[in-house]
Amino acid sequence: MSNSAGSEQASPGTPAPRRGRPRDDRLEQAIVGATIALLGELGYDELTIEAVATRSKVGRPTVYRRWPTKIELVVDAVLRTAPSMTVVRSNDPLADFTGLVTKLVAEMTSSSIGRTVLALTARSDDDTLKEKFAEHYLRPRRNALLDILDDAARQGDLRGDLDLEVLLDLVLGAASYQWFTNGQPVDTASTRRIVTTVWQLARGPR
Amino acid sequence: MSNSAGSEQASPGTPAPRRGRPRDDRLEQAIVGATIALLGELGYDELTIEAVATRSKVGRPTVYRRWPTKIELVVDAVLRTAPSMTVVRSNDPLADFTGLVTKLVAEMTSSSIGRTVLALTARSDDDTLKEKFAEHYLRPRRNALLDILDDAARQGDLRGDLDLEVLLDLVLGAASYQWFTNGQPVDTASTRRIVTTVWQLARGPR
Amino acid sequence: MSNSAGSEQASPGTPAPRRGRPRDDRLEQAIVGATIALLGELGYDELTIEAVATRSKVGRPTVYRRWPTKIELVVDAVLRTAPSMTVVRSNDPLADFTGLVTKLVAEMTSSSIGRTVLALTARSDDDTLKEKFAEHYLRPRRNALLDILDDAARQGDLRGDLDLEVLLDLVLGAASYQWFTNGQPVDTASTRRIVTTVWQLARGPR
Amino acid sequence: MSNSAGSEQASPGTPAPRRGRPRDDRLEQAIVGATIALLGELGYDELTIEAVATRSKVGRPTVYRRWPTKIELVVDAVLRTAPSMTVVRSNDPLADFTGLVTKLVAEMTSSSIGRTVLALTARSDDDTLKEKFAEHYLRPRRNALLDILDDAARQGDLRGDLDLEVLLDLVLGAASYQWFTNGQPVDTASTRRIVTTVWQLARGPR
DNA sequence: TTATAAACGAGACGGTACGTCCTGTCTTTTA
DNA sequence: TAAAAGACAGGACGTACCGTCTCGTTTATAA
Repeated sequence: MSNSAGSEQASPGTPAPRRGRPRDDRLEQAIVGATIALLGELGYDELTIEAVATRSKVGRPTVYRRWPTKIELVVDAVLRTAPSMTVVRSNDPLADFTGLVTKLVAEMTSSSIGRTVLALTARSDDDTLKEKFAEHYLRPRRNALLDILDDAARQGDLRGDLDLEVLLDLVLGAASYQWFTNGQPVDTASTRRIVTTVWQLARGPR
Repeated sequence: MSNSAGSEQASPGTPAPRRGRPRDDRLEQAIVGATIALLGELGYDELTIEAVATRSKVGRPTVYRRWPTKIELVVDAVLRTAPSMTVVRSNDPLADFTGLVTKLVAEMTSSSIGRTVLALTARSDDDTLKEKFAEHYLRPRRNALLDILDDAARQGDLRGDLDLEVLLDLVLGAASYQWFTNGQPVDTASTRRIVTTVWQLARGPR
Repeated sequence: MSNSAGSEQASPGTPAPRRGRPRDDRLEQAIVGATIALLGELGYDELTIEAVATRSKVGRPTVYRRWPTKIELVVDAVLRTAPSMTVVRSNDPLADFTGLVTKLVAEMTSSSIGRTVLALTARSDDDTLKEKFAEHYLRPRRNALLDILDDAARQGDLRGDLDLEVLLDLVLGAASYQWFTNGQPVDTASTRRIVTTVWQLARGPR
Repeated sequence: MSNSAGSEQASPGTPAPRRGRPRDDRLEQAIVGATIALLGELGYDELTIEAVATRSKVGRPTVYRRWPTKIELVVDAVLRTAPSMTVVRSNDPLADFTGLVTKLVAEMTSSSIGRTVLALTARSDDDTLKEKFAEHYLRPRRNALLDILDDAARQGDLRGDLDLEVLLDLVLGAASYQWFTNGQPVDTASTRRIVTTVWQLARGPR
């Protein structure tokens, strides 16, 4: 799902005939763990690579060997730590949608994940990094939600004339906009209110 | 509109009989100008007060004397530089709304303003600063948009049972979500797509 | 006797109308003191600027602000610390000469001074630094010794046909040669043996 | 002539019944060659073992396996590279002496050898290393010169009351002192002047 | 022949120091 | 009394080597 090092590539079939002393995977984990912990304690701005190295009991060059910049380290750490997405489907699209949105919005606005997205957005350069994050985090979640909306439309729970992509943006946007605007994690009640409002507007003939 | 310094007060009537050498207003302008320029060139993270002082040909303490922190300097600079909001109204609320939203979204997601909002949001502390920004930037714009929606509702262009605040959140949220999801300024077409969809959902009987 | 900083010049008459906060002379002394102490404890090779800064309770940039390189710091420290040269003359040139040579050779081969000379010599570049050391340390001492030899020659204690410069080279050279050949400080006995031999060769008619 | 490695012992009779892959002698040569080359290019201080390994296309541990420290590597390299000493004798001791001194002084003050002597002297510890260098380099040369002086004294070319050791120190010392003082290799003319002066002073009755 | 054992390249590792940059505060002289 | 200039302690930056340590591989002798 994520090959660690910046420049290396997976080449899945090959059993990696690398030369030299192999990197110690436990260090990787320790660094990522320390990064996540410090992100939570200090936030992105205050996080320093020095502190990460100290916390994970690793030499500073050992961090730089794997991640050349702070943002790459943080993105990687967040991606590895993000809870895996498990979608449970019933035959009630509204319930499914509400449940998944609630979970994802909470995840996004409470943990370090949201902070990381902001830090990423704030960077003008680094489009590849943004793409990496989108590919491994945003898109899979978005697609899962779109699938649900798609089913709902097919079942007639939603009007047929809607741009579902935009509809999804409305929901996710409203939630993140609240977070964004008042700085607090968006709780279940707020999310539910948003979803309900949108669903009510977009309700189909059935 | 904004009395810059931390401890100073305006005392508008008094012609300021203060002792000692008076502050040079041109320095203030130079600093603000340099800040805006460097924000554009480097982004918030890479911006340093040192660079601002150098660029504006001012000693570093002269900057600190007026703005104690980077974020306060940046917020102030952005507020002073933000284009003033001119609302032109016709008797077609949809057109008015679309036009103003498009303008504001573009302004927000392309210039240094957006960067500053992100930097502000990324900070957990500093609520007073967020409030300052909200008061001087966000709320006026939001209110202008709400006025338009209000008129539309009164004219019957919108369903009568809507929470207009939430409706506005949907639009602005979707736009900002697109922005910080793919990292690009939100163009006119995207904005129009969002507004159209919402309008379609909220369309009144007329 | 020596104005510290690399690029500054004394301009003795002017009372230095420099702007900005002046450098704190006590820091200069502390740094020099720490340098001398560490030179004695560790030797030139093991000496680090970091340790100097720590020992003298000063930030590292404060050291670099004054001395851009280790060798310049060390040379300056040694020059400031070198015992001032006090020449006592009697009317027995041989005794005077022996006494002064013994003192200087001991000083040179036992303390940190010698180490510094070696470090300097070992550098192929930095001729200006060598010249600085020669001007402020070597030449004054050499001239004092030449004065004594000159008197001796005038009094007839030395043969009249001698190149006194070469004669002095012989003495100083032999001493330093012993020093860096067997690595030990040259003791009084050895120095006396050298001086005696040379004097015996160069003895005048009287 | 020199068993390189730190912990190994010669045990000359035994043909080394070691198991495992034997060390590759060509690597030793490559390392020594790279060391000498880099000594010339960079000087002792700037020389790094890393650079030696890279230049000689060898892994760093391969260097450390043979020489535990930089100074030992350098001393060994210099000793192996020093031109072998060939003494040609005539029945003119002055000419023989002048010739040999000139050769040795040039060798000492122009190549990396002098630098190494200085680096060695600069170290307070490592007496065994100093002794090793003295035994394999300095003493043989010194003895050869002493032999010549001895013959000269016996033939009456030198005064009989002289301490020949000191006399030799005078010559070698004066030469190295010049090198030491102005940082340039001592050329033939300078050496000749020194020898001539000393010889003139020490000339015997014949 | 087949172990066994050391040498070898490559490179990871914890560390230390480098020299630079920036922070936010302070101390001067100048206006 | 503020401005300007710049010193200051402190701390993080990203890099270079240090000397040690695993690896996988090669190359010799010993069983």
